[in-house]
Amino acid sequence: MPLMTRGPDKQFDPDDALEKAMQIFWAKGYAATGLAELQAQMGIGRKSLYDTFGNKRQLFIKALQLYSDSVVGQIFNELNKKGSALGNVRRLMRSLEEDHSLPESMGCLLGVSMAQCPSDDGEMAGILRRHIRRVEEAFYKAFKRARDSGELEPKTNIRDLARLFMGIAQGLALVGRVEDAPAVPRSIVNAALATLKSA
Amino acid sequence: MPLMTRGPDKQFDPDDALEKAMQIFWAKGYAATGLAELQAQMGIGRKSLYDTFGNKRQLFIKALQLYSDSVVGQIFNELNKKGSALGNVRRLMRSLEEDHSLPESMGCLLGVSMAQCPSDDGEMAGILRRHIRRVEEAFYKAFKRARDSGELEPKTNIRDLARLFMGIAQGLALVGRVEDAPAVPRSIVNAALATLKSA
DNA sequence: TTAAACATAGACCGATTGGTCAAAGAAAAG
DNA sequence: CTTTTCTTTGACCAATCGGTCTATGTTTAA
Repeated sequence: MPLMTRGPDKQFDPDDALEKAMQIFWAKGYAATGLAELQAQMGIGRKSLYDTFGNKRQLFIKALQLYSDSVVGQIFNELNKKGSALGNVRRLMRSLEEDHSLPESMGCLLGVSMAQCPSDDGEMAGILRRHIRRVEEAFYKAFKRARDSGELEPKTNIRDLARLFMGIAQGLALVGRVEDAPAVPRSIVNAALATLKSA
Repeated sequence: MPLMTRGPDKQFDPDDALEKAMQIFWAKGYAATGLAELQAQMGIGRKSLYDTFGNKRQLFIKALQLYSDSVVGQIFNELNKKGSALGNVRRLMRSLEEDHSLPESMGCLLGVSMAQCPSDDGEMAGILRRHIRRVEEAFYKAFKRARDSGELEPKTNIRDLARLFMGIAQGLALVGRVEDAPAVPRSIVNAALATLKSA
């Protein structure tokens, strides 16, 4: 008969460690990030890392999901506020502009991962596609509400519009990673929002 | 007195080899590409690679410049054709849509490199920024011609518009790398072009 | 106290990394 | 021919890669 005992608790918080790992992957990308740096910044030993997260790739995937959930959550919150739906979109885009205007901006982790995803990794590609769809869907609902309330013309193709804004957000994040001056992100958002005025 | 003689010519074409290297960097990214794969696909020995291109990073930078020159050249050609400037923009965007709708689309080498550029590599960041500016400038000239010829309203902020289209092109390429269905690129370009109809 | 079940630190592994070097071969000038 | 200059091949290097494993706690239930 097996004895049922419990060993000691972990000396670190797995959520904190995952958050740290996410930061490193975000800044340097998957391939350029080594396990030595990961365990240093996460502050845990290698065995703990593998026992807790599996391996490097699984750790990365968990970081992707954490980031996606967090970002999509923020976008949904912003776009579901009461009042003008277009106002929410405008506020969200200005907020993205601000984020990606900072000199230390690293773009979007999901976006930079799209650029690095191996073509043969279906699971990873699936996570990236799911993120794209979730962002698109958040914009879609906002634009639908805007159209229903008369803020957009009835004939507006809001599916196309939602995908455009998702694409703009990704382009904005990508460009902001390399462009330190705030003028370019500012222009992009200016022109994107000008699109909505015509309705 | 030194004898002036010449040794044998190279047995490979440096331009062809650079083209091959560009393809690999494009598909896999800088960090994930190894020298073994590079010399295999380029079909040259390691010493030849280093004598001709310096090292991995310099080879990558030369690939970036080759790609940027090629892409910017194509964009300029398309946008400088006679006739309607907006028509040229429309044709270019549809062409980009088509490229990035292919399942095997790898996006834009400069775009994926923006996602991978180390934050401390100023030279590389400079090349990426220069590419951004060149694409922006191509759109700017096209939109300026459109505004001058009455295709766009006189009050249109064509600097903002040019930057938006540059950003959309980058977002489109990024999304197309991961999204295999043509619906999303199609929507993005549809909505982007719908922007121009209102003028 | 003892034993089972856990976590920790860090040595260790083969494989691969980017990069170098020496030896051999080929072309052209004398 | 020889000699000089260039190229090519492939062995070789230290360092690092991702990943495993052993040894040493440490905690808790019996």
